[in-house]
Amino acid sequence: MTARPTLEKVAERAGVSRATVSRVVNGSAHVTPEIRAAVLRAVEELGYVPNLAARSLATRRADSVALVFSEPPTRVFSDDPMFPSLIRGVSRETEAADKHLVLMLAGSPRGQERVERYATAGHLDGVIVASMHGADPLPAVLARRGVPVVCSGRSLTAGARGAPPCVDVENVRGAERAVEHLVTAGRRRIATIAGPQDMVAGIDRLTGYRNVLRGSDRRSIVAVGDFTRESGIAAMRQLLRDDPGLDAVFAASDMMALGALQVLRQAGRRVPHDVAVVGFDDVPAASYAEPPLTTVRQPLHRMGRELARLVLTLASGQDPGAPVILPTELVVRDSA
Amino acid sequence: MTARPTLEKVAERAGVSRATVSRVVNGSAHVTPEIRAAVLRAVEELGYVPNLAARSLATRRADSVALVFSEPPTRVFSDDPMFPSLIRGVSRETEAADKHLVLMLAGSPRGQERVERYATAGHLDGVIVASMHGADPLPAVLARRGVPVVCSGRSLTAGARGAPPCVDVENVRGAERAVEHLVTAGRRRIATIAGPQDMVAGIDRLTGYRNVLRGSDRRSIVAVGDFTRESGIAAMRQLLRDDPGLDAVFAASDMMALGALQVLRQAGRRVPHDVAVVGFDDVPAASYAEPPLTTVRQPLHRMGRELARLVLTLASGQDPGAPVILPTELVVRDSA
DNA sequence: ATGCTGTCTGAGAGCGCTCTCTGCCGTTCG
DNA sequence: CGAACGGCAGAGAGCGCTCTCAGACAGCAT
Repeated sequence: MTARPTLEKVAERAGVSRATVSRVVNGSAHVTPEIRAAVLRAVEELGYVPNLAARSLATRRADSVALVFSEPPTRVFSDDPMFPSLIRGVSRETEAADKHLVLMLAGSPRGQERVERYATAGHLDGVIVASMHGADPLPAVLARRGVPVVCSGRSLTAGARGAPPCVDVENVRGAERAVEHLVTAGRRRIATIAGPQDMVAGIDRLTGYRNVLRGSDRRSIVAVGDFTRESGIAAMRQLLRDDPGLDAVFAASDMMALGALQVLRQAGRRVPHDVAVVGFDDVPAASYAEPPLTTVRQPLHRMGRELARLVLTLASGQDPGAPVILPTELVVRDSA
Repeated sequence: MTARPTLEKVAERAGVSRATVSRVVNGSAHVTPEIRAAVLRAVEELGYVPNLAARSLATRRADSVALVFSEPPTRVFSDDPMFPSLIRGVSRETEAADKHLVLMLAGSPRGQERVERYATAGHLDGVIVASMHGADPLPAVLARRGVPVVCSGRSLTAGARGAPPCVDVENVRGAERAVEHLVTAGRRRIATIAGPQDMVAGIDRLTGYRNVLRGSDRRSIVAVGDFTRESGIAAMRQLLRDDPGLDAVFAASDMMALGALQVLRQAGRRVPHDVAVVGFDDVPAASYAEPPLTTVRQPLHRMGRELARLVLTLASGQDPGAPVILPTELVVRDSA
């Protein structure tokens, strides 16, 4: 049962040498058609499947990449509805390249160390770090160890020489579009629920908001959240206290926007009549919120794909090229 | 940089043999304290990390398990908010056991084959198949190949000898609780949006509904969906047509319940005043629906953990024991 | 002293694969 | 017609680790 046939067996059966079988199996060059056919037949008959560990040992490649979530796992995997799409995108590319995808949750220091060890152990051709936190030390640590690393979201320390390549979205532009939409609709007192200011996405989206307001004659009204729904609730309450007359809110994440929606409803404000709300991310729940949420879409799936592509090129020793910046898109629904 | 130190180097440095270093590294038995210390020092100084491929080749273990989603990936990973929790649960156990988690999406035939090959290639100690579809051939195929497999959700063909062990939840009981809650509240015309009848969860939850109605003097009103929100919308419309006088709905999934909520709102029915709604799953969005959804909670995280535990015991050659059936719990919020 | 047990270490044979190197052949060129 | 060439198969040396086996040596009883 567990006695899988080896190259040796196949070679014997096909009446050739191990090396030849290896050539055929790896689809490589110059093998006479008849011999190739004989080998393939033997492979078929024996149900031969190469032992990956042995191959990996001999080639010093691993044929797999890791996707690590470098956040406290609770947060990432329950509250944040964006990761599934990202995973799917990554998975799609890795499968196309016939690589395997190892998932690692590295929220704790122990987790970090695990990732480090695993990568160092040569079981990984590359690592994708999906941590939105700019100050995360993991990418740098891995890079220093010689492991190909790419990041989702521009690192806070980007620009520094040797910073890992990354895939990011047009956060500033997206936020600008959202706020412009509000301005165009004639909203006068446009507040924002900003994201955490230690994350690039948080910073950039606030910048976008400020850019537009500066260009119009409106003043900014800011509360800061951490992208979660709970923080959105708290921030919205704060905003209502600070400026009861506000007529629009741009939330830097959909989850915060959803929280805001709830608070507004409880406060008796009609959305969008009294207060317009725009979110950011376009998570699935945005489309079936009440009212459906106008938001800025991030191409998560595509990000995942690019991330995978990037790490794969990097792993193959090629130049990853310039950072990939993906476009965002305003999706207008009913909330604004 | 890439020249990682080998056991050999460490042995040399510590002035012992390879075997001894191996013993120390693997924490195994009888090694004199001084020698152990010397080895550890050498390991430290050289920054030694064992090469997993080599170990795997020598031990014929892989130290990793796969979590495979055997559904068309689009559906699983965008619409279904339950998988993240499951993943987290699995991940937690595998990390605790110092195993690695490989994620595979096997929606397509090609994907299935990949999983099969990979498992057969000896790169996996075990496989967790998270397919809710009862008729999925993958578990059986793998089992026949001698790969330890566990399933989430009782297989439709369960009971058959040699069926892989599984982790399931009390679907029938959960559904009963939900409907009992509705009956107790004095609802007279209780409809259900059932799940797909080729999945155990779909079947069992409908059974639970029927059990309770049979016990009271109410007749059943059934529409069938496929657990998605869209299908919930369609089913709710159907139900409203079939019996405009209904005063309660039990949906076999939260996503369908969310869809139903939307339809009811559009139809001008107040929830829970005119129509009470109960869902199933307790996805994150349930708690912030409008109104917050009363639902039956599945212990997803725990399911993940149990799944991992099960596959790990199975992989270690031990008896997995009886199928694990996890309890469900009625979470009463505002919608019923 | 001798033999015995028992603990600890080293030697060495793999695990299954890849890949370089060498040798063989048939072809083409000087 | 012999030499040089080029395509193709085989031999064999690892890749880095584990693990069995046997040897060395200490401690104890005889």
